[in-house]
This record gives sequence, structure tokens and C-alpha cells, in this order.
Amino acid sequence: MKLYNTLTRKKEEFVPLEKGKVKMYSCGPTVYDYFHIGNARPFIIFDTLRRYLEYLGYEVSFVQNFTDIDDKMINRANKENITVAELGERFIGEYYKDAASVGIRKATVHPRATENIDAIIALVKKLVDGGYAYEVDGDVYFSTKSFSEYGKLSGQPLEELEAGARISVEEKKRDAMDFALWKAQKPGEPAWESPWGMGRPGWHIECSAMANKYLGATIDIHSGGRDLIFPHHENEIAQSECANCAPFARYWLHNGYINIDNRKMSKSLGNFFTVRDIEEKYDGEVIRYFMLSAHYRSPINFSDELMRQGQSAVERVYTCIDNLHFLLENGAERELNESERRFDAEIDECRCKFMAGMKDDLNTAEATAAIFSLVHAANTLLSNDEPNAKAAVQKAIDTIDELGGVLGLFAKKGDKTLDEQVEALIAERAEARAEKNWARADEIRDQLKEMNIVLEDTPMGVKWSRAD
RNA sequence: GGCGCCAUAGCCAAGUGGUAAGGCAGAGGUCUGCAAAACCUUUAUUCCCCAGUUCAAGUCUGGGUGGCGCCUCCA
Repeated sequence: MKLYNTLTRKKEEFVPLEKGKVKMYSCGPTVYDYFHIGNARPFIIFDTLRRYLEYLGYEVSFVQNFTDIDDKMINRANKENITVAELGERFIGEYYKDAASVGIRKATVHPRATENIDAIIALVKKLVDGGYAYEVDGDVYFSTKSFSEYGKLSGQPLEELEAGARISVEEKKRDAMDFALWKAQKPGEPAWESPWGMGRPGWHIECSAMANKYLGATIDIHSGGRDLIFPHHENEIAQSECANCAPFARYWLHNGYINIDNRKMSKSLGNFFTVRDIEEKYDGEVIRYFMLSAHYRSPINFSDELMRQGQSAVERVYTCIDNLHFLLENGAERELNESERRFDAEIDECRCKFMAGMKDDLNTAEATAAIFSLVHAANTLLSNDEPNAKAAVQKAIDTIDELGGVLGLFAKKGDKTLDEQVEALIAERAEARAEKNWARADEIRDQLKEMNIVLEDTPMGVKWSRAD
């Protein structure tokens, strides 16, 4: 598989450090609020990458952290008059709920910063001892000048970064580009004991510490939003490589932003929608489809119109699946005929197209297009009135299920049971139709519609589905 | 100032130098007692503009125009 590596600015063939195994670290949320769909993009994208790598047969160790101590956590907790720990507990719970609703699986490990203070302190100490960091009044800063490769990820030489840096208010730092590894406790803030006194970790250090603790000195893939390239990921590299004397991550992956009216969605601009907001109107799966409908590195503009388009697209696939199941029930146990053999070959082609897309830097737009080609082929086949060979229909169902599973889409299983009352009404309507009592038949159809059961008359009998 | 990204139909969107995937919407049609359904077909002589390279350019090169981002917390 090829992946675009921000570090080299090229698509590269992905070769894991250890054959058959992938170590992946993705920056997770700061748990001070519900996450918005801009936050959701990397979660969904890299969940998809993980699914695909597993589909390819890799054993994937996927670590995604929770930042549960930082300024935003403290401010919000103060505002809500609860402890930082309580705030974190609450929004970690909410993270899992929202994540599940858009099909994000749990990572192998979801470490929390506050549960890894020991590892963080050990790492800071190592950096201080190695001469890469220095303490001033209980704060510890990383000295960017001590790492000659600083700036390699963002492609910016240190001098340029410095020249562009806005004025720093932290006078204690030796250099404008230095950043905090450990922050001395301020009144009322949560703090932990350390060799530099009571304090708390800076933001960047937690990812280095946890990646190292759960995955080792060198990991295969490190991912996150584009806005993390500088300074967060640049700093992670500096910390980890200085501490471990080893390359930190071999492939750096960054997703593009979600925009609103062509402006980056962000908390500070206030132009954001949370996953919850959107789910008042659309299924979480539509959000996921929306994310996967474009390439992960491109910016995508969010709008209600696009949600509607996505919803229709997702429904198209489910309708097809539904139709296929109906066809399967009414299918024939026989060998494939000529058109079914052609269909069978088409399914294989769609799978190839799907794989080719996914292999090429996770081109999910092409992969979803492949699924739609399959849907198209299936619809064409089943639009004839003859019962189809069950084997052909089953293969279509299985393939959509399999490929959809890689994307985390199209996996909902509809409830296929009806209560007796509904069964009786459907039977009664069939009788009414047989007697050409259209008035009664339509009456029952309307009645069932009120109950969210939609009936369709097909050459093979009546087909029902739930409106939702 | 430094670094970088993007421009393809009404709306999204893919696209390996070889003759424009896919989705949504629209339009026709098929099926049906009827159908709001479902399905099928169709929808860019052309890829922001100009020049160049090439037998061949949406794809490569140079220039322009427009938009966006990072350099500060940010996914």
C-alpha cells in the first residue's frame, strides 16, 4: 500500500518495521467538550486506515490518547465548577458514544495523560539529563536548538520559524521556539509531584511518552490533523528522537480540514458543528460517508446540502442490500446463467477497483465508487423478473458487506421480523389485491405506512421495508 | 516574510500523458390496478486563464488569476 508521508512529501510504499505488524499512534481529543466534525475527521479516517490494514492481514496496534489535562481542561472545569478529573471522565464517556455513532472502533489502547504521569516525568527527566531540556523555576522547557533536525516535518528551518513566531510572553524561555515540557503548578491547578516540584505536563510531551510506552521507540504510522504538523508533531519528533536516539515515526499522515463556507472549522472561529448537532438530523453513518467521500488530504466543505446528498447515497446502497436479500429469499438453487456469470465477474472487478483505490494512499472516494459500481451491477441484474441464482445474489451481499466493513459503512442489519398484526395486514392486503379490491389494499398500505412499514409490489410478491 | 495546499458538470468528487469514475440533483423511460416507491437510461467535444514540452496534456514545465491553510491553542 502507498501512503503519503508528510515527512518526505511523497507517496511511499508502506513497509512496516516488523513484518505483519503495524504500530500506529493517532492524536486523540482533548476531553473538555463534545468533539466537532472537524475533530471527527481524523478519527474516522485513521479508523478506516486501521480497518484496511487489518483487512490486509496486519496485526495493528493502534493507540489513540485522551488529553485530559491542559489549559482548556482546567478552564472548562473551573467554569463548570467540577474537577478536571470529573470533566475528563465525563467527556471520555461522551467521546465513546459519539465515536460509536460514526462507526469509529475503540483503539487497541486509549491511554490518558493523567494515567501516564510517571512515563511523562521519566521522559522529561531523560531530556533534562541529556541536555535537551532545562528547568526554570519549576517549569521545564525543551531547547529546540539542541535538536539539529528541528523543523524537518514542517519543512521550515528553525530560523524561519523563529522569524515568523509571534511575540512570546514567556520570558523564562531561553529561546522563542522552546516549548514547555512541564509546567509548574499555579494556584488551584491539579498537579503531580516531580523532580521540579509540583506541576503538570505540557501538551506535546504526553504523546511522545505514551507512544513510547505503548508502542516503543519507533512506530510505523503517526497521524493527526494537518494543523498538528506544527508545532505538535514537530515537537513530538524532537522529544522522542532526542530521548530515544531513534527515528520516532516512519510515516506521518495528516488529514485536511473540514471547512464551513471555505473557512476552516474551528472552535475559536465558532463555526463548528458537533457530531451530536448533526445527528439530530442525520444518521452518524451519513457523517462517516461524507468524510470518506473525498480524499482524506483534501479539505472538504461541510454543508447541509452535502449531508442530504450523502444521505441519499447511503440509502441507495441500503436499498440495494435490501433488494438483494429479497432476491435471495426468492432466488433459485441453480448454476449461474450467462448474465449471472458476467455479474460474478463484475463483482470481482469492483473488488479490484476498491482495493486499488484503498492501496493508493487510502483513496476512499475511489473505493466507495467501486461499491456503487457493484450496486449498479446488482441492480441491473435484479431488475429482470426472473428469480436469480442464489449464489450470485449471495456473493453480491457478501461483497458489499465485506468492502463496506473495511470503510465502516453499510453494515446496519435491518430488523427483519414483523409482529403478527402487521403480518396479518400484509396477508389481508394480498387477498384484497387478488380480489381487485384496490380500495382496501390501498387503505392497508396507508395504514402500514403510518406504522413505518413501506410495501412494494414486485413480480415476486410483496416486499416490505422499514421507513426507519 | 517563510512553508504548503487547492481550482474537473447545477452540487459534491476520482482521475497512473493515451482520449473525462462514482454519488446527489435534473430529464426521459420501465415496472405497477395505482404508486409517494424501486429500477434503467441520460446529463462535461471538455477539466480557472495564457504560453511551452510532446505524436498525444485535466494530468508535465513556466507565468498569471482566484481561493485556502500553517508559522499561536487547534483535528
